Amino acid sequence: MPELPDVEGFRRVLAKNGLRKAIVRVVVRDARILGKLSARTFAARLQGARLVAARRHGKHLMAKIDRGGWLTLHFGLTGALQFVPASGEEPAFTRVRLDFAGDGGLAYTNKRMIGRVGLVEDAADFITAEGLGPDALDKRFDFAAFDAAVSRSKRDVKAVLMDQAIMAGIGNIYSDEILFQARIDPAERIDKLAPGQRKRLFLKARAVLKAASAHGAGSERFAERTPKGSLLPERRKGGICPSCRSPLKIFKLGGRTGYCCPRCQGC
DNA sequence: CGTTATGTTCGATG
DNA sequence: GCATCGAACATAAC
Repeated sequence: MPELPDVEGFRRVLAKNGLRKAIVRVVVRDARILGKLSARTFAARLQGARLVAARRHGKHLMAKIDRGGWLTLHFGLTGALQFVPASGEEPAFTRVRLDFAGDGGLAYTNKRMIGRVGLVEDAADFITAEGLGPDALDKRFDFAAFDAAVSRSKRDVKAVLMDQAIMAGIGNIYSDEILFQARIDPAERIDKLAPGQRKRLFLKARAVLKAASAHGAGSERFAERTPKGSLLPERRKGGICPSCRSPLKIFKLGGRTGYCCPRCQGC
């Protein structure tokens, strides 16, 4: 599920339900999600502490700990964060849970174990260490900066969009939507695009991510009530172009399966 | 049983 | 050095 709009939804969950409450219990159901970090160290750092700020960068979510440092959450392919009321049942595939004083808790779930929960001292250092470029919705990252970063690359546009070092937050699903909205062939080399096309690509990336984030839900939820003309609901076997009704083409690029409209995108 | 999956990384290869 | 490709990670769902 989790690309930028999904993680933005999780950030809201955290901001709404997880801030300024004392953490009375830290449950680690599967320590593998912590990587090398031990469950004991992790729990000790959070037990009795409070989360005081929630920040998202690309597909990463970070929560500032009042005693210092940050809790980091990465969702991989199947991760999610949800609030669990005090009386509520723990969701399936919960790997880590933080319980708050008298008021439920937050459950980090992850069906497949691809994803990470961790602790870092500094948020900016973490972003650097992860090799992340600017967040795709960061207003300071404008077209000029994007163009400078990509115009000399020879890679295909889809790979560039998904490159977290150039711009953080876009994955396989949203790259398809963005390329469809921009009417660009995913396999086209980015340096072969006319400057106007690159600009359109950048603006559509912004627009698609912004609209999806505003729905406050993940790409799955988004797919149920996407704006008219979205590729997303048709992104399946047998799907047709929402614009010209042509059967969508299914292709492979860099090991990922993508969808595009041969007629509208010339793919 | 085989196939596929929203992310990332690593090694081999061109 | 750069880019591409496949495999790996771990697991459920179709």
